[in-house]
Amino acid sequence: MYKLICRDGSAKRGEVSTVHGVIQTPVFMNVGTVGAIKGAVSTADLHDIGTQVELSNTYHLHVRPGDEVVKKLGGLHKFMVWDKPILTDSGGFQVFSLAGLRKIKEEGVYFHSHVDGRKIFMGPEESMRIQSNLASTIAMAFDECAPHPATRDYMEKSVARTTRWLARCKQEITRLNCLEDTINPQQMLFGINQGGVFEDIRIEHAKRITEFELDGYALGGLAVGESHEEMYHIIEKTVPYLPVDKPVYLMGVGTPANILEAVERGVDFFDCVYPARNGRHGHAYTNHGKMNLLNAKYELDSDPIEKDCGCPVCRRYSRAYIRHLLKAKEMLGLRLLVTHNLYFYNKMMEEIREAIEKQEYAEYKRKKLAGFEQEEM
RNA sequence: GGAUGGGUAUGCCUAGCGGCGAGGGCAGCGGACUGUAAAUCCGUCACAAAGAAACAACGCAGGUUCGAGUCCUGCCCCAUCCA
Repeated sequence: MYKLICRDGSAKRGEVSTVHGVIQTPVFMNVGTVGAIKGAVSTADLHDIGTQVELSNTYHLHVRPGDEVVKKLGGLHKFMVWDKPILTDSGGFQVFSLAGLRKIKEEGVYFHSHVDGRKIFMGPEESMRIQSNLASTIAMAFDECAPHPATRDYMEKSVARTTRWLARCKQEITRLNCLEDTINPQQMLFGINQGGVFEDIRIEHAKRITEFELDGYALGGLAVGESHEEMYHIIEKTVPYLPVDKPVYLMGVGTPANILEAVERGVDFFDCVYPARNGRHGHAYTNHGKMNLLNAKYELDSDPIEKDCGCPVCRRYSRAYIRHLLKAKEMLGLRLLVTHNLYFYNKMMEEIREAIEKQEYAEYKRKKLAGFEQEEM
C-alpha cells in the first residue's frame, strides 16, 4: 500500500506499507544480489546505516544456492537474517547483462549458467515461482531489459512481449499467493515499463501496464548507454502516465546526481550497484563529489573521508588508513568504503524526504549538486 | 681454492635456447564502472615525442656469425655445496 504524504512539484514523499514494515520514500535500496552486499557488509551493518530495503536477484539465487533451498530454510528474510523489506529483481536484467549466454523466446529466456554453464530456462512463471520461494516483500515482473541502442522495430516487439509476460506474471503470482505453503502470501508485484529512448513506446507501454493494477511501476532499460539528458527526458515524459498513488521505481539508477534529478521528476524507488562496486574499487562518495582513495595524494591524509559525516566509518577511520587497507588488499578496506558509501546514499535519501516535506526540494537539489562540483577537501 | 646454477629494462620476480627492434607478472601511477559473470577491467610504466620514422638497453670485455640475450673465451659479481 502506497500512501502519498505530500508533493513538492513533481517530487513525491510517500510511504509504502508492507508485511515487513513501512518504507519511507523516496528510498534507495541497497543491492545484495546473491543475498549479501558485496564488500563483506552484513545485515547488522545495514541496520546501522539506515538501510530500509535490501535488493536481491532471482536469477542469481536460483543458480546458487537454489530457491528451493532458500524456501526450505524459511525464505530469504530468515536465510540472510534481515527482517525489513526485500525487493527481488526478476532476472530481466540478466537478459541484458548476460546477453552472450542466453536466447530469448516467446515462452521465456534460455540461459547458460554463468557459474557452471548448465542450461536454465526462465520465463514469467518461473521467475514468479522463484521469487515466491524466496518470499521477498516485492517481486519484479519478468521483462526484457532491452539494449541501447536498439531499432524501433526491435523495441516494439520487445516491449509487446514484455507486456505479454507481465500478464503471465500477474496471473502466476496471484495463483502462488493463494497456495497454502507460500511463505509470503502478500508478496507485491511491480510491473516494468520499457521502450528505450522511444518516448511514444514508453508512454504507450506505461498505459498498458497500468491497466494491470499492480503494487508499483518501474522504469527499466535506462542507464544502459543513453545520455543523461535522454534518460531524464524519458523519465519526465513517462512518469505522468503512471499512477500518482503508486510507487515509481527507476531501476538500476544511479549516481547521486541521477537520483536528485529523478526524484524531481516523480521517482520513489532507486537501486544501484555504484555505492558498493565503486566502494570496492576505491571510490568514496562525499558531498564534495567522488574521491578515489587509491590516489597517492591520500597517503598521509589523516582526515576522515568526510568530516561532518555521521557514518560509523568516518567517526573512526582516516583516509590514509583506508587507503592503506585497500593497497594491502585487506577486506576491511572494502567493507569500510562500501559501508560509508551506502550510508551516504541512505542519508541523502533522508535529506531528500525532509526537503520534500519542507517544500524546499528545488533549493536542496541545487545546493547538493553544486556541492558535488566543488573541489575536494 | 674447487664444483654447480645464476646475473634480462625504471624497484622486484621471470620468459627466452641463432632472426629479439626482448614477452609476462608484481609493485607504482592514472582511469572506467548505473535493476552486479566485476575485491573487476583498461591504460601507463628507459629517454624523447603532437605523431610517424629512427634510436638506447639482457653483468663487463672480446670473439664466431649475414645476424648474438641466446654460441665461444676471459673477467666481475651472486647463490648453494665441497675443501
